[in-house]
Amino acid sequence: MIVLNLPEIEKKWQKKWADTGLYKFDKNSDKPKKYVLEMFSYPSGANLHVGHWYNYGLTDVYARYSRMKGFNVFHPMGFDAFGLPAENYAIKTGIHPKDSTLKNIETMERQLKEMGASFDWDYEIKTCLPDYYKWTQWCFVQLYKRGLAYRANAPVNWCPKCNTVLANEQVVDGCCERCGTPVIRKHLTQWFFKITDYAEELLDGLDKLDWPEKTKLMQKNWIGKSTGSEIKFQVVGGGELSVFTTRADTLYGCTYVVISPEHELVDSLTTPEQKKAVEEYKLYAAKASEIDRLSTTREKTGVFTGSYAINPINGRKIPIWAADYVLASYGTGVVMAVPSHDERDFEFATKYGLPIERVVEKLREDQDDTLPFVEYDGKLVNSEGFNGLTVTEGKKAITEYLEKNGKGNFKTTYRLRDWLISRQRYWGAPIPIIHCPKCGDVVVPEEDLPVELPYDVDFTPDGTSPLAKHEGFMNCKCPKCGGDAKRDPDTMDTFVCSSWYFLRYPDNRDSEKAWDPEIINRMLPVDKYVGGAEHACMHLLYARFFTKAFRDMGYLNFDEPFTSLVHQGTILGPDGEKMSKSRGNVVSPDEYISKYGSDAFRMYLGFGFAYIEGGPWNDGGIRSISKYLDRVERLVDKVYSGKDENDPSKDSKELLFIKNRTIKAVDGDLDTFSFNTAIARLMEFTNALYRYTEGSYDIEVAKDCIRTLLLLLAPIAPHFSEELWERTGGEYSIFNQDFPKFDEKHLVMDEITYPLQVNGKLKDRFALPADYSEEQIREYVLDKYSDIFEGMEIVKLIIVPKRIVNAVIRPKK
RNA sequence: GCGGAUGUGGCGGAAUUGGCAGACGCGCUAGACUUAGGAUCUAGUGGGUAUCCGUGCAGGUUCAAGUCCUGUCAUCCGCACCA
Repeated sequence: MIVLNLPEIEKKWQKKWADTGLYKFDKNSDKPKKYVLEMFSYPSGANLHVGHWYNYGLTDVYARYSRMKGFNVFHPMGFDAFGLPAENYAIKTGIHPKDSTLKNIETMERQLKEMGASFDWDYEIKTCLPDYYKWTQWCFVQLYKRGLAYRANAPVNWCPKCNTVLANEQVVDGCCERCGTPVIRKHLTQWFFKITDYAEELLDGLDKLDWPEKTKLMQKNWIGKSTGSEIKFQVVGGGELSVFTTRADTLYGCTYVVISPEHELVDSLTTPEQKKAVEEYKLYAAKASEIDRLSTTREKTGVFTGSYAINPINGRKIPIWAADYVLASYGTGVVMAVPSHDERDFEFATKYGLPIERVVEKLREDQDDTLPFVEYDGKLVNSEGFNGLTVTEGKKAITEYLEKNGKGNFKTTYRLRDWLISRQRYWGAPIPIIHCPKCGDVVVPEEDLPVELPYDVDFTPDGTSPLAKHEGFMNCKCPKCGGDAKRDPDTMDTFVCSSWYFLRYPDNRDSEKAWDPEIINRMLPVDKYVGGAEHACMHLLYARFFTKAFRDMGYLNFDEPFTSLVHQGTILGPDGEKMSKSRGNVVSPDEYISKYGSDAFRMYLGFGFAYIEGGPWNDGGIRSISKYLDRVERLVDKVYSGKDENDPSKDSKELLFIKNRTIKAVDGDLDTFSFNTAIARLMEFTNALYRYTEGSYDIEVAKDCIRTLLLLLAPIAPHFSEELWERTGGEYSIFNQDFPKFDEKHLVMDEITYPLQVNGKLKDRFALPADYSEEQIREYVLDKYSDIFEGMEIVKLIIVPKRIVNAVIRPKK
């Protein structure tokens, strides 16, 4: 017997699949479409790692399964090719990001093909090429025209020694990862996308999505809707401060106001006497790293600005402090401090000797209302006409009172912030904006796109955006007035590239427009999106925002980009830690693939882990998969050898039951990415076939079961199944066959084995015809187990037909 | 600190959603075949000096709990004083 050599036959079938165009997407098919998409990958230098295989190999199982289930599957692949790593690599080695990236892409394309994944490469995209980023820039232009892109001051991480902007990832313990200098925050004028305009819809839309609940919860918390009140405080000596609060009921207890030290009004509020102290404090706050500043254990700090505000409810004069426990980016950047009913305010007031005055009392005796009393179960006191109201009533009444007097209103705020997209980097899509001394910010006309990224750029970090040093790039004419102007030297966040790539795939060669609405309205939304959970709040939210914004501009007609979402787990190193070069625990698939074949490798990934959990790598099981495939091959050859004795009278009932049960289970499991149980069921089916084919048996039945087994196995081990399918005389290709259907009539059991529990403990088992009624079961049990019930009182006899029998008994008195 | 998730044999993991815990596989033990075995096949395999105990731990609900509730511990992930 010749045992097939998987690595060899894999090459053969890959070639045949390519030659026959098996995975070419048929635009004109009348089957229902299914858009199956993995989050595209970043072309890093190394070979495909185990994580890629886990993501792409197993989603390919789903794509092939869907195809056999009768869908017209669209399964494209591309590369998220801009980004920091290529630029850092270039700084270190001098190899240009474009060269290294394109080379990496080539390697990955080859490896993905060797994986045997059913991508249609005709639809490939690479975000770093002008024919793609032209349209990324076009997206920017549309958002700009729609009023969804704006420029504002925003802080960046700045290393004073390297003179460069750092990504969060480059800040380690508050210091620059390269030189160890403490990082400070520096303000730059940067571009934002107004995602907050869509906060409400982004929140509402979650309900309709077939996404993991935890992901939806994370997005919900990230958007962070909060309903409360906006209250205006007059500043003594002129001006006004607006605060947001969820506790308007405590307004009488507000004894001071706190403003974020970065707030634009801080300077004007600071009196000459306090100027030095406030300036020092601002510096202190700017130096403190995010982590330090936001740590709970860190002592609250602040400084008096010298100014006072008027509490609008009682006309009281209260001091205005600046403190970094208030964030400029949330609410209005100003807080009304009620130390008696807020933990942070209490701590701060205690430290600085500010007044603490109770305005809420407990409602019930069992409550502990020591200050700070933050419970909502309370009633108002020391609040003049509002005394006696509950917290909820008080919020409403006080805000209504303020509203009547023009001093406040109800307000909803979101934790979600606008999306800062400017990056002071080279390797990204240039922002298509021209700064004209006369006309201001001018958007590049669409016919002038793309704004090409120049190749000959000095990207050593020296305090200036790399593009800013490139005269040829920077100098241009203003599209409005024709005068000398400068380009925006920044590039876009790579999340911009990945916020619309799924729209580009179906129409990736279009040179006239970003996408053809007619095509994408037909092809989108993505029916199954697969990728890591780490993108729950950023990428997945940005992509939803883009979809909604372009829908409102009339470029597409659906509300959500990804109908159904699956997160694959993470494969960790054998040590249980995240795989990383620095830890030295990276597992390369290459060796396993050349030894066992890509089918065995992907099948092991499916079998050895719960897909959405992932877990530490362990190669103990890969051999067993290889052995399993050998076992299937031996079975096929045995049944098709013509040497076994045919016995058409053999009882096939059990085998047919298992066959149909297996079809049903595998179908359901593949649909829900439960690859491990699907494979377990296939093994059981195989074991049953081995039992059946001992001695003589009905060869036709066995052959039929084997064809079913191969069809079920095909999505999981495509090359192997195609090879054996051919060996059984099956028509090319196995992937053009229908996924097997089960027949309910073989799943009907004549007999059920019941467990008998006595007082909840298993005592025995008995078999009864499946159609026995509860009453018949009762009679049978009382009769059969009369010895157990002898001298006992049967308190209850619980009978769940087709499930279980439980007798609750106790000794007779 | 807050939030989320997870916790089941020596190991990876199942468990029809409240109904026989440990499917399937690895590993291990014994045996068969064999010149040989990292091949193949067969049997066994949660623990326990066996009417018992077992899903991190302690309670609770229920005829019945891995599953629901309360508390608690551990690990991982996310977020960062959210007013």
